[in-house]
Amino acid sequence: MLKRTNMCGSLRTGHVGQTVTVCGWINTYRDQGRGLIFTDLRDREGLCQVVFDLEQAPADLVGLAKTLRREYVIAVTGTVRIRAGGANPKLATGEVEIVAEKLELLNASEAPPILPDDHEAEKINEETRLKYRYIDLRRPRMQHILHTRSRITKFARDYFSGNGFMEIETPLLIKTTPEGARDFIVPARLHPGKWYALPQSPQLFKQILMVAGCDRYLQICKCMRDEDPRADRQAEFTQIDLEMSFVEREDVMEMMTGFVRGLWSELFNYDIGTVQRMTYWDAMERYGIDRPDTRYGLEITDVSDIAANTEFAVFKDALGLTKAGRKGVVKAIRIPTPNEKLTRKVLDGYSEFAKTFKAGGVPFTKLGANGFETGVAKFCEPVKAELIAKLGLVPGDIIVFAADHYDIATKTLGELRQKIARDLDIVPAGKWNFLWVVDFPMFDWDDDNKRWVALHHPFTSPNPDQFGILESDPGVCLSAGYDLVLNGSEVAGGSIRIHNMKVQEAVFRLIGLTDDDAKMKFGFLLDALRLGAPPHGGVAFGLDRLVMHIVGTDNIRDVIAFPKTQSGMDLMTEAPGPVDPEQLVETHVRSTAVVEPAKH
RNA sequence: GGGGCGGUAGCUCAAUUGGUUAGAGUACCGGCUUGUCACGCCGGUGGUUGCGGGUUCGAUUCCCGUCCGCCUCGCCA
Repeated sequence: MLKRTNMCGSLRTGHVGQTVTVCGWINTYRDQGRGLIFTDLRDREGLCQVVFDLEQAPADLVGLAKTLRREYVIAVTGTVRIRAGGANPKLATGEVEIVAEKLELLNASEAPPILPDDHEAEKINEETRLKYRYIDLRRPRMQHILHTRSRITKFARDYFSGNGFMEIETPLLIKTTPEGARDFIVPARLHPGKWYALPQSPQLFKQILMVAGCDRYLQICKCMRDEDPRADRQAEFTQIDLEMSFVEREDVMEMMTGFVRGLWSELFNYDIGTVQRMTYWDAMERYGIDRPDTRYGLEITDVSDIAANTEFAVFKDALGLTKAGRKGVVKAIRIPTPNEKLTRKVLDGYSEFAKTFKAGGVPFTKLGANGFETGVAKFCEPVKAELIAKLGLVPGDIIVFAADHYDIATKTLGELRQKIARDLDIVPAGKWNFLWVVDFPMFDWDDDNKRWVALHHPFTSPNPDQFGILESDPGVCLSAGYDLVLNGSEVAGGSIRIHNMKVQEAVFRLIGLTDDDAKMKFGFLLDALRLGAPPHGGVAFGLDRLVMHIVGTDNIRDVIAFPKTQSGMDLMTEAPGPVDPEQLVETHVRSTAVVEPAKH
């Protein structure tokens, strides 16, 4: 086999005159007849034109070249020269070409069902691309994403290793844990009727590693949660998982800020500046979401007090609501000019959008030169002065309201705010707004089951100044959790953990785990906390989402080499599939699924 | 589990009110072509209209069911 000396995509004018051997796939094939053939050869670094010229090469070489087709795998030895026919500015290697002297066909290819072409790929069904993933991954764009992902994990290892973090693997076959997402489960052959679970995260193991004196831990690990996927969510995903001993909240945030600062510097030569802080409640009030996108305004204002003085039944009814101890609210977004894109039809459509979040609709109006003009103008007119003062309105502004239970009104405007920004096209490109969200509540009230649930996870510590109210006022108690938000997306989340058994037991009690339950399910953790657990805390970065931001895609499948579809299938391998009945017997499993008999 | 959109040639799409032999581009195959680079020119092959059922003289088209893909609500400590 001809031995490669250079990568196709790396050749430049500096290589002119050199004899090189390149290997790769035939990207395109242009036969000019009578012994002049051009091919663009592709490897992971790019394309380079190879020319087979009768005047320069023996006839048998040209003869073999005649048989080449798309996606054939070849090795070529030849001399690099300035292109005789003029440069192609579309290629990085466009100034040069290789004049082939030796050609080795390494492998032919059947006619490929799809071609690895970035322009084509945007038009081809994702379903087809996923089935032939190995062809799709040959595309320059996909190679760029895989390479970028690799650079990110390498940077993470370098940065954290340089800061004293040790890479430690934790088990994949673990015990099922209550709370949280649905577990994937694995039958235990050696223990009939018992099951392992796949980890939703290495959370407990990394805490125990701190108890074990490892001080600083890093792992780039797969996590599995058996829940329905979304555009930015897969059942199987990757975390950059971290934990540190003898630290407080500030120490962890500083370390993690340093990581993203270094990463953005490395990848983009971009200074992320000072990362702002915002409390959870501030985020909810002003942005209606715990991961605000601060790249644009359109902040939310509570106008309940003003709405109470209107005669609008929708407002009045909402203000009379109560749920989980919270009164209903009326909130508003002021949309300044230019807002002409928000036509009557678009604004009416927002009510349909709002209904997906269980809101009745989103009333709106517009301030003209002489008062409110459309929509719910007549109800707003009597409180015009107050609205103008509170929202800072000027003529031309559109105001959109949500009136409902606190959580519904908040979420509706939080989501609508992002939609409006997209509709107005005011989301700035090329801007990286990092934000730490802190002071989360410890618990959320589950009205259906009448109990507290941990907002983050039940190992999150209250903030040091909050221990006093943990049990007396759990709904108010704030945690030592923190989320790193980038452009409205949570890229990392973590907390200082509970390292005191008594506190941990109190939290378990509050979320309705009896002492016996806690012992059975988390006994090993409680034991560990009793046996010399240092103060510790950590973070997990969502690697997939981080890569999505960095390469600029809104599809998580783009950043995973072998992703699954929305129904959890791998279209290439056709997993999941049936197993041999013998495997079921061995693992003591009997399926209750009704399987269609095979057709014949 | 709910809502929305989609599935026709290898790929991307078209097909009038339900009506003749389901078309086009591209890919592929054959021929021609010496500076192309989305090469060009000529010719050709290629169809379980996702699958199953129903209505009808006749279904890509209408109805029912089902499978698959995408977006989304719920869910995702």
